[in-house]
Amino acid sequence: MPTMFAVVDCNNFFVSCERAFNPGLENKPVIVLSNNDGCAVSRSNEAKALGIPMGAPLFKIRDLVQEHGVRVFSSNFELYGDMSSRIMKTLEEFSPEVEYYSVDEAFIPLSFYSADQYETWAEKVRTTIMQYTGIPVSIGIAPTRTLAKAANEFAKKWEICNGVFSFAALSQTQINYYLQQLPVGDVWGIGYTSARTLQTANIYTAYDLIQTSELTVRKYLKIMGVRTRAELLCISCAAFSENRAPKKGILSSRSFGQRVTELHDLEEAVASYIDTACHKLRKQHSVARFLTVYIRSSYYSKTEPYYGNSMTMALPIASNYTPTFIQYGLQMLKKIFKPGVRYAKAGVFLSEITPQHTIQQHLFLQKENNQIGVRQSISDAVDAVRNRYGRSSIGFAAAGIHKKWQGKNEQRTPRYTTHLTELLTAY
DNA sequence: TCTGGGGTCCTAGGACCC
DNA sequence: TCTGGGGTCCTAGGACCC
Repeated sequence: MPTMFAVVDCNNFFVSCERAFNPGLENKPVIVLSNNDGCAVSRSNEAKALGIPMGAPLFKIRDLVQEHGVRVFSSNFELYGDMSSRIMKTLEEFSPEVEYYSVDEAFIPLSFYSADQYETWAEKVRTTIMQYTGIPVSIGIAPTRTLAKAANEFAKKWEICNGVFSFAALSQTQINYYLQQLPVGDVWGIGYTSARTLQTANIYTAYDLIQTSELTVRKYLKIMGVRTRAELLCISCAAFSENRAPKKGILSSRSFGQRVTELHDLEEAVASYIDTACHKLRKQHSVARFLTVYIRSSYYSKTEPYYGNSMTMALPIASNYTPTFIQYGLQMLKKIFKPGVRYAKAGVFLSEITPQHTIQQHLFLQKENNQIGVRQSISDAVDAVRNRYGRSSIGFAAAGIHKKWQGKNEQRTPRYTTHLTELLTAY
């Protein structure tokens, strides 16, 4: 049984990845944009200090960007993903057990003998990750994951902490002192809506929350709030879902670079997203039985009426064979397509996902049953070619070639670590 | 004109059953 | 046609996370 949890969190992760390959960006305001160059999703401390909020649309912060010479990058997820796996591998050198929580964050259960060992350990983790990858991380340590996340907030906020903050040696009374300084909305698991609700009940800080009775908390926040409260009281109850467990639903969707009006272009996009989703499905050795397709116009337009629609279909036999999904997907698309709409986004969702080896054959579709083996071979071949020669080396005709609907990605840096032709050059 | 993508978990309410 | 409690299962939608 672990007595403590550490949470290791990369600082301003996407920005730090860009900085790792371009030291000229140090001490400068830098932001990384979301897909389609839409919003700021990662900000350097200097950019935060300028008042650029998380998720701010680029067009709304243009003036700030120009005035202060903020460096702006498109997202380079291939680079970030690769840096992430390097960091996770480094963590594995420090612990047999690593819970991968997100691309830039992991929990590690710990049980050392004395409280001061935790901070020494964390210090070593920090310097090693910096040495191996160039990415700065913050580490919070506490008896529960929720408190570890809180400790991490302090590690980031207070420079004197040097990136590490631990509740390990503190009593609940001492911990409470810190919880008084943590706004309730900054507690892990309490978002904007819940924080607003709690404020109407005069609950403003994490400390206020634990001073409130369990029954009252249950009234406002239901079971999740009760668990969060317990975690703040050092009672561990957030069971961690299994590491790298297979996904229960797989979503692939993108906003278009420009509005799309033609059915043909939507068909290409949907086929292309299905391709992506099925590839993920095969990668985790699963099959799916349900396919959802959706299309929509812009949420934000003041001049056009909103149109969005979706449709879901059950396949006769669960599958992971791309052409089958494309066939059904395009059928559904035709039914929900409405002419005259300027579409901003489309997406597909695979659900009722089960392990590949449990495919339930269809009682009456003997022909379908017989094809399962053949399709598997075709899929294997396609995936093998892509693994070797890259994603775009081979594709489905239905997904198109020119893809004029594709999103903007104008300021992307090279994929330094995953493409031989894009290696960093030193002069 | 320009506003991301990909997940998880929980709840309320409806359909259905006896 | 009305009366009633008690249960399961499914789905849509909301809240949250990064």
